Amino acid sequence: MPELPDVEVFKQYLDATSLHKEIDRVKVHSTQVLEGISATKLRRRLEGHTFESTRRHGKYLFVRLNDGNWLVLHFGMTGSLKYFKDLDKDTPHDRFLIGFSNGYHLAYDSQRKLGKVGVVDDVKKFIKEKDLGPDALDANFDMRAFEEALTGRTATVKAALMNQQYIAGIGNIYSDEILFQAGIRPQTRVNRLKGKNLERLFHVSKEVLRTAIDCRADPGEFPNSYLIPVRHKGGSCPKCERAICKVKVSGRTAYYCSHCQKKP
DNA sequence: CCTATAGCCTGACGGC
DNA sequence: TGCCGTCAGGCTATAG
Repeated sequence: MPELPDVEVFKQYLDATSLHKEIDRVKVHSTQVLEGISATKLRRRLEGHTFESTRRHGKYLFVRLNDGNWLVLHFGMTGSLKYFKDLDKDTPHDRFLIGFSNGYHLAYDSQRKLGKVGVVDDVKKFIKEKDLGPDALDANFDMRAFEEALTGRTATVKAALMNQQYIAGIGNIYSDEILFQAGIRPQTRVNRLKGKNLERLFHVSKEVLRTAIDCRADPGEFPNSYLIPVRHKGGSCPKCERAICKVKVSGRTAYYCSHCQKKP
């Protein structure tokens, strides 16, 4: 689930629940999710501190501590945050649990353990080391930057949109939605897209991601014209009602409408 | 330089 | 019912 819109919603959730509260207990249930830090060190970095603010870049969430360091959260393919009071609730995969002095907890859930948790002192440096491209919703990420990110690529447009080094934040699900709304098939090579199509793709990308955030990344709230709610076997196109096609594109499962999305 | 692919993990689902 | 293969919304290392 966790692509840019989902992570943005997690950010808003963390902002609304977990800022300015003293952290008095940290438990690491799975060290596999830790990156560049031991459980002991992570505990030491957090206990006695507070979260002050958050930032997001692509699919990464950064939480600033009152000592200036940042907790980094990445959610992998299955991950989420949950704030709650009573333990032994329904968070069977909480790999990492924060206890606040008010008696509440924040659980970092990562069922498949493909997420990552760490602490860094410099977000910019982290982004550079990970070689992440510009955030897809950054105001500075304009048409010019979009063209620059994709120009000369021979990859499929789906793979290019999903490549975090080119653009940060778009994953398998939202690339399908963007391409559906843009009327472009996922197999199309990026270098075949010119002028108008590229511009359309750019605007649609922004639009889809913003809309998803407005809908709290909940497919149940998405507009009727969206692919995601019917993106499964047996789904039919919200525009023409024909059956949705499922294919592998650049190693990932892609869904599209063969009638509404033009052949490359 | 580039793109494509296997593997990391766990759990849900469908077919036999 | 039970077992087994397949697949899942991410990323990385490695091969071509």
